[in-house]
Amino acid sequence: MSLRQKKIAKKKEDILRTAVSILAEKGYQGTTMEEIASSLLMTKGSVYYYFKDKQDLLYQSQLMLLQQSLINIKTIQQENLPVVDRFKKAMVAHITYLLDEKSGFEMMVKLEQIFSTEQLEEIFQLRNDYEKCFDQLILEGINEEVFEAVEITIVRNTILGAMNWVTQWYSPEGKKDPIEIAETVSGYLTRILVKK
Amino acid sequence: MSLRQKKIAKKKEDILRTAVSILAEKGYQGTTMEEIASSLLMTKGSVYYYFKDKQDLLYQSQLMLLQQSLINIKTIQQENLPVVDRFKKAMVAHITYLLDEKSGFEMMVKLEQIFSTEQLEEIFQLRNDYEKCFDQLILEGINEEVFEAVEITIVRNTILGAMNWVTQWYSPEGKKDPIEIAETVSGYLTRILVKK
DNA sequence: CAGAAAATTAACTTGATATTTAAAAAGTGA
DNA sequence: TCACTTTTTAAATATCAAGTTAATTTTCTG
Repeated sequence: MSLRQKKIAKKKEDILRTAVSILAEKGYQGTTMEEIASSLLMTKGSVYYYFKDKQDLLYQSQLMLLQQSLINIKTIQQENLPVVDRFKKAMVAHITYLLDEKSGFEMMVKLEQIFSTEQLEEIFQLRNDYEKCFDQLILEGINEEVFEAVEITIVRNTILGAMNWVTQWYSPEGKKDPIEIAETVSGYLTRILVKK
Repeated sequence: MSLRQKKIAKKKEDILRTAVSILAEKGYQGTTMEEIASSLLMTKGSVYYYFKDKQDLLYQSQLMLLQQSLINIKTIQQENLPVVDRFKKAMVAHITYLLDEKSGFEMMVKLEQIFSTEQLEEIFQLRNDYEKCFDQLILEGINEEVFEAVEITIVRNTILGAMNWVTQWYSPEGKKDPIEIAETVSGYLTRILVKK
């Protein structure tokens, strides 16, 4: 990859990062291209030079987030650790990633209203892969009889929900930093699963 | 209250109910006054006859939701039941209310961007009261030594998050109806608290 | 350095939607 | 029925933001 291509890639990623955090904060409709551009000290036109339109920007930022978190969890899953530890690690990674990226994975607008069918498929596929990783960990735990025999889908959704909601209440002014929050919350959530 | 006033109140409530469900689905910016009006078989102008502007509509619908759920939880809190049961009941009420009203309490736009300082105060006050009810139940449980001695605020936020997120994954086509979902989820969440 | 390619910009177009308004319709009490 | 009030409506206005464009500036390359 040439220097120029690297530069373009970097710029695109810069834009995506900023877009992610503004979109997560204000939602799709609430975010203006102007806003994204100006917080990068660019003009709107420049952003359009790199991305086809606003929808494209959102789509690509979703992909970026999902792909990275999928990598995160897959890496953890392969580590040689007891299942409880891997599960906890996955939760901590999830929460810290959310807080770092200031991202709502779902930005609380039904994605169905924004994306095309093909785009939705791609996103749901990734999301599904991600959820499957959690399910896999839970299943392992149940098989090893360290976890209670729960309804996997519901427990997974419950746990993901609790984690995703952290962005709503976490405050940088609070006592705990993101990692401490992540560890505390994961600790409590583990209690849903481990045998008494 | 005269008949006329009752009629007005009823109409306002109709509008609020519809607004709540559309706003919850599409978010503040994604919802048009046209849309709200036409799903009530009214014209936009009529809605403006009852509400000052869109922001006012959102504000009042938030108040309505919060006030009702505050009533719900306070009623439960006063029942003569063991604390675990009251806690579970409060969770079931929370989830079923969310699913019934199809409402995101937070519609994932920072309310700070929409409301005036005074309005925010009112809303945060109500939200705070609501959270305090949960905290109270948790505290009771800890004092009675049926609950583990947890960090109340974090556990409460975690549990509220898990519950609020249900609107993201609940599907009417799924196996369970709202009440079953609410009971199952509450059951799992209780495990965070009860002593092993 | 000169010219080409890439990147940026400001100014515009366009469409959508919140809000206003003035007139029509419906309702009400004498 | 008639005068009056309340409610509804359709049309007008105003604003704001997405997306476009053509011109300009910057960067690259030989």
